[in-house]
Amino acid sequence: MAEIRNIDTRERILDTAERLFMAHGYEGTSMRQITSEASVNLAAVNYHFGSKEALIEEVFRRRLDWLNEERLRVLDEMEEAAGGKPLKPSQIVDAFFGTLIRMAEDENRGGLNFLRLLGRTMTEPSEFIRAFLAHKYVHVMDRFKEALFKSLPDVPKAEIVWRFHFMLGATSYAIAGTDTLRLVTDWGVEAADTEDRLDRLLPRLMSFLLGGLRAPLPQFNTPVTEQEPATKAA
Amino acid sequence: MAEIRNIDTRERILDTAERLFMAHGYEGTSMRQITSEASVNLAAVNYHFGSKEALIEEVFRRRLDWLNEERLRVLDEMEEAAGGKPLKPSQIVDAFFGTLIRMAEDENRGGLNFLRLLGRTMTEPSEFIRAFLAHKYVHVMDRFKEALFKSLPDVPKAEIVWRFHFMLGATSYAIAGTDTLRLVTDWGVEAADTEDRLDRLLPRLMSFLLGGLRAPLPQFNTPVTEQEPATKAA
DNA sequence: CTATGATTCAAACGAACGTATGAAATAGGA
DNA sequence: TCCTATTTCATACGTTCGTTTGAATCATAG
Repeated sequence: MAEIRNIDTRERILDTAERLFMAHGYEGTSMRQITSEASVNLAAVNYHFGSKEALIEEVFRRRLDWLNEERLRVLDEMEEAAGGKPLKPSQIVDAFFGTLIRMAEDENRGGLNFLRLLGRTMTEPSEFIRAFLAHKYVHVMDRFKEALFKSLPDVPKAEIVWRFHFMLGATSYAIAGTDTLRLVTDWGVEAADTEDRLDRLLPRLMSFLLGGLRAPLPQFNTPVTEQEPATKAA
Repeated sequence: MAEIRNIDTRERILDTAERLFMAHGYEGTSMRQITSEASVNLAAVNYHFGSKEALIEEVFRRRLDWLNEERLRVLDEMEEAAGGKPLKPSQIVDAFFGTLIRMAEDENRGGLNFLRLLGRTMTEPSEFIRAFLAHKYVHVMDRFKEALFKSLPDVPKAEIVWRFHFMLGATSYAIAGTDTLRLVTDWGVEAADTEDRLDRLLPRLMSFLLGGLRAPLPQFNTPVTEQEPATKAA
């Protein structure tokens, strides 16, 4: 039958591509690298996926479809348990970013490697990749935005959107940067931290994100149409 | 004399390369694009800079030398004014990130475009660029790390380093992502924000960063060697 | 076994890449 | 003016890129 395919080859290509795209970027990774390290023929990528662009789209789809469904599932579950009452910001942040970080602990779902690839791609300038991700998962962002609006009714929506954006940045950067982190520190303290870094990344990140999300609102010099008092949040 | 060079050509190449590297990334921008859009001969880059790698290094050096000297100057000035007393975290954060954002308002220093390029490069997987930046500006990071250590003596150094890292991420992302921001919002509210975005980005970012930096410390499940109470900070 | 469709393979395609070359053009001091 | 060093130019080099092709191999249903 036509729908039966050699799963081994497909999966081996996807795994290798995921690893190499993380290490050298999309443009910096050649088809010959991918197929050679995956021990498949050069033409295999075009046969199974059609093109290099379609390949990286499948690399993302394979992981992100599950992740975003899981995010929505967790959020739905929380909202049902709350019975109409707005959620706490910490719950929403955990449903979105906690689910992401916890995915990295599951090696079957790509592990830390895919997480880093995702983090890097969000700031990478390959237009079609970002366009693809944007179109495909806007509805997830919208659901979480709405949840945050309800959770923080006293905070202007524009501020919430900005802070969501800041949180995305801090998280992408945190997971993308093993090497970048070395730019900041030589890890004189706590050198053994490499071992259990994932264990501690989540609580560390959550503290930071919630601190930022619930910070006092900024005061602008230029007049604004609306302004509301600082929130104390949950 | 040998040191007299055609400044017009050099500068035009640097300006064009800066813009194109931002738009399409390092690997995604070709020498032919650069030289053609800069209206110079194809061989001009290799003549003036030696190679494509040396070109992007010069693109960064041209802006970052000034930025990091300015950062250190502002920090020195603050510390001198404080007369030995530790600085407030908000001062240090402003000296580092405020100086960066304010640079974007100066079109002569690269403006928003270079800021975005910088933000993207920090998570880009081109090894040699990150290595170049890491080696060249470690001393600046070290100075600011030390200032934060003194400013927050009750917070474990490892936590400060992590939060510095988170702050870098939020900032890089914020400045890199015009397009990425659209992934988060359709800007139903405050559509006219595109105009004065830089005006308001700094206070918004500063609030978020300080909120994250001064957040209560995370609690780990696994036992740790040291643990100190949450800081309230300045 | 044979036939058929799915998959793999070696080989090649044209295009685009970064770089190198040597001649032509330009500028400034003697 | 001529001379010399700097800069620009058209052109080409060798490599590598993503993709395509058609034959060989494999798996499986009849």
